[in-house]
Amino acid sequence: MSKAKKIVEKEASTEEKIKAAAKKLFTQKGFAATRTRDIAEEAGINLALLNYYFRSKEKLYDIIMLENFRQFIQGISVNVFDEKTSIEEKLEKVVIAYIDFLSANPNLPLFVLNEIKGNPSRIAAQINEEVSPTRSHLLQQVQEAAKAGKIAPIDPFHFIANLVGLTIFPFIGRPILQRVTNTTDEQFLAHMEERKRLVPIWLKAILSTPITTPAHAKK
Amino acid sequence: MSKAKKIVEKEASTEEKIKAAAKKLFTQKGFAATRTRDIAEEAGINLALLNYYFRSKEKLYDIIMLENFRQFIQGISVNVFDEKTSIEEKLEKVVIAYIDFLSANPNLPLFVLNEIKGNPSRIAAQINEEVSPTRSHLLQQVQEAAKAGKIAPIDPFHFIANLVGLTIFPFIGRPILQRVTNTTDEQFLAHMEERKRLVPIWLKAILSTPITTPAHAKK
DNA sequence: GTCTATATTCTGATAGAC
DNA sequence: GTCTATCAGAATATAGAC
Repeated sequence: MSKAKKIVEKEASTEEKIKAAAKKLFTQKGFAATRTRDIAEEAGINLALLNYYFRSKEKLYDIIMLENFRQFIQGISVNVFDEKTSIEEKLEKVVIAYIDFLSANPNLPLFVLNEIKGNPSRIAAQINEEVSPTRSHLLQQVQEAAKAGKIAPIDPFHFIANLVGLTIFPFIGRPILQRVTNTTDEQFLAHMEERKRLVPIWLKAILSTPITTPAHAKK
Repeated sequence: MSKAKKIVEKEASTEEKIKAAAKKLFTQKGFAATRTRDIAEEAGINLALLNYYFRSKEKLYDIIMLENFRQFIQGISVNVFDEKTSIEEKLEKVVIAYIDFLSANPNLPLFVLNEIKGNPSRIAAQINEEVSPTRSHLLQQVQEAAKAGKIAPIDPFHFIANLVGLTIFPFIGRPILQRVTNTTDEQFLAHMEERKRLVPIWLKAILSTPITTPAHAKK
């Protein structure tokens, strides 16, 4: 609108170029394995500029890390809680959203898992803040359906583990999966497209499978 | 037996101490983030000894890497193919073996996944060599059962993705899962024990869920 | 804001005494 | 075999010219 933004649209600013390069490399290889020189080269700028814009490698990493994390969280916690849709519809929506998001950002899950493993505390807040609302609503709905006898009762832990395991895991284990099943990149993505339809069906099958005596003692 | 082994039993040799320390740190933090000094300290020995026994950091890492990888492969491909057991029994066995193994080696999966992502070629051979036999037999059995109409036909890719996703993923995503579901370490392990029983049931439920028109075109 | 050149710190590896 | 001291190189960060 204002004069200040006149020409900004075409090419990215130096700062943005650095961030983009940093994001790519950090997300691919992690903090320790990435050299500032590589980031500078990838961004097509001089090494000194990196420290000019961001004070240090660490500061730059923190920015990328938080951005990645935020993106991941909201990517997989799409607004499935603001509508009064059924569990079935909701499952379908979530799975499709997950798979679409991960197809576009295949490196994010492993990055986040590594980071969260090395830095459990730093990220705690973010999770509780951004993921809890969604979770609680979907879980609550599942619990209620179980009480009403519509589905088999299931521990929230297992429900989430199943949902996430069936949806996200293929992307994390992609290199192994592709090799073991001898599939190309295109075939892999085609399989993921299939899973948009299949995973919700399977999850419903799981939910309607009666479990005998939940041996696990719950307080 | 011989005189040479007389006293070897009590305390680990220096070489073994270094390997143990290296294994711990490399497996936890990866190659780039681990310093040889840390390994030396963890092993309670001097830095120079590391280069005395193993020529370089890289050589040492390679040893640990291959050991980890081999352990992982054979840990998750336990002999499920040498017996004429049914699919049901086999599934139960595999899942139990996976979960027991991963409970004892919680860091291995993420390490292997990171390594395989950064180094796809180096590991290719190992996989084909050690994992294929098991895979092919179990898969073959599934395919045959599908042909005989006993279970719903399922793409091998999805079968493996489901098996591995439901079994291994909880260990990989453990930090997130525990936080999101607000569970302690003991509760987590209790859940994993439960899954030994539940996952096979769910997998069978999936296998007996008819799928309408496999949209994915198979050549 | 951007660059070249340089300072500083870190880390893997080795020399040499014991 | 084990240690101390040190080197050589890499990687981050900064000084200072333009």
